Amino acid sequence: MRFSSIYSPKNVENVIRKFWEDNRIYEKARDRGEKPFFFVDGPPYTTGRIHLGTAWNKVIKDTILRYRRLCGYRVTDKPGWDMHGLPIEVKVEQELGFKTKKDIEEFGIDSFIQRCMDYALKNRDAMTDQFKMLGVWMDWENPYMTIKADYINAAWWTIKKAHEKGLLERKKMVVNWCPRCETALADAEVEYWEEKDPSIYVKFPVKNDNTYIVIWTTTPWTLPANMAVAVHPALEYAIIKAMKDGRIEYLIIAKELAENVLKKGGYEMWEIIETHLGEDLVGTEYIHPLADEVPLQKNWKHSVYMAEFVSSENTGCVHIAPGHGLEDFELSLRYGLEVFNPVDDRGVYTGEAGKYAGMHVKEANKVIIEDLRAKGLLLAEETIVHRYGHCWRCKSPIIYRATEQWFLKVSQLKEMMVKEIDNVRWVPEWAGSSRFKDWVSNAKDWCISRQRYWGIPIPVWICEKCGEMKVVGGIDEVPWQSDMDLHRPRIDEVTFDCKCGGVMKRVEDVFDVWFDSGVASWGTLSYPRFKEEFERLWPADFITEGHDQTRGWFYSQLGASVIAFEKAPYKTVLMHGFTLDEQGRKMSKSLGNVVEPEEVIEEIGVDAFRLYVLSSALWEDLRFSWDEARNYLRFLNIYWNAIRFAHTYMSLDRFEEVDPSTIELRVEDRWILSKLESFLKLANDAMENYQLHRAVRAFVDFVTEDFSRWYIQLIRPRVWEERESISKVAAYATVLRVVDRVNRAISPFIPFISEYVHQNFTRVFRNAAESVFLESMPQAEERWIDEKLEDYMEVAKQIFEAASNARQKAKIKLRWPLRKLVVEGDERVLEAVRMLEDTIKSQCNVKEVEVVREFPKEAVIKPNFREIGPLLKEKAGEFAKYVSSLSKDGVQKILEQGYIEFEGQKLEPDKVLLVEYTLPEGYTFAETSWGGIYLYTVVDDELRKEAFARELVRRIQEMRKELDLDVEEFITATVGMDAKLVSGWEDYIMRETRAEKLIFGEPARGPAGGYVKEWDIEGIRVPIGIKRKNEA
RNA sequence: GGGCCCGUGGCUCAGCCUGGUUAGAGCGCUCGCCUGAUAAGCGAGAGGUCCGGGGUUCAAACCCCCGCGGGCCCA
Repeated sequence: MRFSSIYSPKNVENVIRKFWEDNRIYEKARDRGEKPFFFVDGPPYTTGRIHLGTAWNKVIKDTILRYRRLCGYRVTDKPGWDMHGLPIEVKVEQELGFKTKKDIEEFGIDSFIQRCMDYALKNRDAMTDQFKMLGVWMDWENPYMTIKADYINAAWWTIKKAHEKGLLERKKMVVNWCPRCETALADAEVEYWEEKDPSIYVKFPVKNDNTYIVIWTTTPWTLPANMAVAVHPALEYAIIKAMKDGRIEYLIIAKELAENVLKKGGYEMWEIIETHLGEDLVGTEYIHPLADEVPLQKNWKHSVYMAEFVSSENTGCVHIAPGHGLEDFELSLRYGLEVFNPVDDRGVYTGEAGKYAGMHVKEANKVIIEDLRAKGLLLAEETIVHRYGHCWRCKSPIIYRATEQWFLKVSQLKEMMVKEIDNVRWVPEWAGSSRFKDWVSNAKDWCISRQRYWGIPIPVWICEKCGEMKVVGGIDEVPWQSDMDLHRPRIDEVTFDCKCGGVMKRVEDVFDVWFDSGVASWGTLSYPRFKEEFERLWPADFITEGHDQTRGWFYSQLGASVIAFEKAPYKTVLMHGFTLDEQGRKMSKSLGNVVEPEEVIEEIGVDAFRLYVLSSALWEDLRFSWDEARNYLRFLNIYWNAIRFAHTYMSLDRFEEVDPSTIELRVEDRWILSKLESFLKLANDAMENYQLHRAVRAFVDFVTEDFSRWYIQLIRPRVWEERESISKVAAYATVLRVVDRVNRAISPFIPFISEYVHQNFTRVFRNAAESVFLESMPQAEERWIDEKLEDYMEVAKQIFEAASNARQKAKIKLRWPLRKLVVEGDERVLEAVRMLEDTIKSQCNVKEVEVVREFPKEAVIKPNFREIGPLLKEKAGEFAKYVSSLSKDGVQKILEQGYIEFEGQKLEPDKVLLVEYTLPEGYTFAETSWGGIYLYTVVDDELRKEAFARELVRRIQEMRKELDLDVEEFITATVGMDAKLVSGWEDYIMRETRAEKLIFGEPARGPAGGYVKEWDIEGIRVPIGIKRKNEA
């Protein structure tokens, strides 16, 4: 197909895909560089489908990697897959119709794991195909996978490091807990959204008194585990005498909040008896409100403690359940409170919860509220809509539970982590210095244990007898043959003998998947099983992910790496945005606004898609717009057509490469070659700074503004010249250099069409590399850059635009030649016109161009009645008369001196006069940024003949096209028009239309007459007939 | 409540770091033009409180401060 009249992305993609495969181009490009560039792929989770954001992510990566390769780097391009964890477990559970962990155990962990594995691998394959479709060149045959033995080895080695450094700890802690998945969740695995919950005010009876402490909670189910009440030491609390339904009660509430609470409680009247600071309330004992329902509560003493975290909200008295809240838990450590947690893994009360045993906590809310009401302890009940956490996978509301978990003591590493952030180059800069630093500074210890199945087993064995702990730091310390041997339940069977004679068994937990990907920068190199690559490459030169990874992969990697190596695992991080819909909303199934990558590619092709997603600042969210995306297809069509134009003539003339620096170039050639190098300079600079959108925009501007709209228009007449004209060869040599270099520079962005151009254009005319990706990135050659010329051409373009404007006003087509164009401007404009006179004349279609400092215009002034009326009152009429009596010289003088004298007063011309300029007869004016142009628009007889000749040529050309004649084919033309209208232009017409004969007279109709068509030229009926030469 | 980002014609976005002609582009609209790149292409016109207010400066879309609105994250 070479360069078909319409650019078809699909055809191009198919041809090029096949070319790459047949010739193993990827492998050749991969294996050729010298300088190492260590890129680490943020492993996508194997969900089975990529979405727009994943596509964007990989396109960014691919573009950067292709660029680096063209710059001579040897790129590490192993893609990664994140394959463990809850998301897959949940999917498999759904497929099998499982509800709880018990179902899994009954089904058999072994079979369950096998299913997860199959599922992950199947998804990986599907996603690989999708990435390949996007033209992403990575080593798809050899990805790193978190399920492989070498990778698991890296994780185990890392945890051993943590253990050796005293950073691994097992402790009881309140964690996010998913009652459906029956496991702990990391903070990063919790999703928040608005939820409706009860909001209740509860009275806790003070011991031996008729006073109550009023607390507030949105989780009534945590009340059975209440152990204390916290108050702020410096907050003022009131003891209030309040009456309701004729009964008197005494209530303790923060003073400034009391009124609001009492109103909610429906109290009729109240008064403050006394006030105390919070610290004075410490030690006040109270009776647990559900002591009857939860008998165990009778064993403990409940009282008031102080805590800084208490704020002046709700009642100012905070219900403390150390088993169900983090701050509560920390308070319990400080004061030695019992950590009571009567809720099991499924979120169901245990026997310790007395009356509530066997009830799910969420259901228990209602029961507990009723019990409190019955006991007269419910002061008020409302509902509240607030943000509540949910399991990232199964979407169940999470609960907080105190459980035994494994932690990495990130809190001890924070300082080093924050310091390391400064050693990394962040794009944009604030991604690191602000956003990430903020997150890391607030980091808590990292809970890395999960009570699940499909994950890297935590390599800790504990002696059942003496409690001795062994952390295994390498997979060779356990028996294994296949990757699967290292998963549960196989690994659970491995035991060690303890010094004490007991048996050491593995703790049953698996790792948080975020820990899996945290070790990616060495896991991908199979370190420490294999050391050479790691020692040569680590840390990563470059990674890029979306801004959600601030708390995800950027963090998990930094944490793991600081543990293992006390150093950041990456040198440069590019943070990109999210894909949103056109209104800036998240894409989601429920909103029905999801755009699939496939449908985009189906409509506009891979290259246009890539160019689009790389066209705006990467770190900002991308509002996907179909119109915008389609624009890039239109743009590529221009690129295609520009090259197609050049290709047509260059191949007709069998052009072969000539070095433009060795031949005589025209001024426009030197100009476009200068613009070319300026573009390369900008593009390379943008790429080095990861400002991909700047490169895209510069490319689009260069191709449309400079190359297609201007340069190609300028050289058209040159390529139509016959035979080996010097100027034609110069144009070809220039075009080849431009296309070759610009195409190589942009190839990382639009690999398919670039390769196509390379194969079907560049390689046709010069001895180029087998693939554009086996070429090198063109570096700007400054010697070609001529800033003055670029500036002058800008002036010429502006003159052309202004002339077009003037023609439009005068209603004269560009095809009609005009006598004269006068340009009004300064030295710069004069220089520009001097240098580019021929260009301006031909483009503006004028016979002569002249530059003047000031074009002679005549000023005509009229009195401004609106102003002079109020100013001069009854003299206004006289003034008007005076104004109209002024001579031309008089007017000129007034404007030059800047005032007009009337009856002894000096008046401002700007104010009292309306000034208009009249142009000499026949001129039309158009403005420019630096002045303007004056176009002489009178068409004389000579011009008219030329114009008619051109009108004729254009119509005959169109007829040739309609007949689909070969460009070089000769014809006979018969024109039914008075020959005098074009006398003197016959040769021109014949040459331009390749007519061997030009006959004036009515063309014969019927088969013998050839193709006949009737035209209207300026109101004159003109029938034209053309015949092929060999038909004549 | 805190952190970060964003706010520029009807729409999608450049420009802001590094202040300096009349704030640009594409889409859409209106009117034209050109044409052997032609199922494309080009020009002109209409359309802007550059979120608001204050400050710095000879000069602010751009730098600083305070608000408002939106998003993300945290509490």
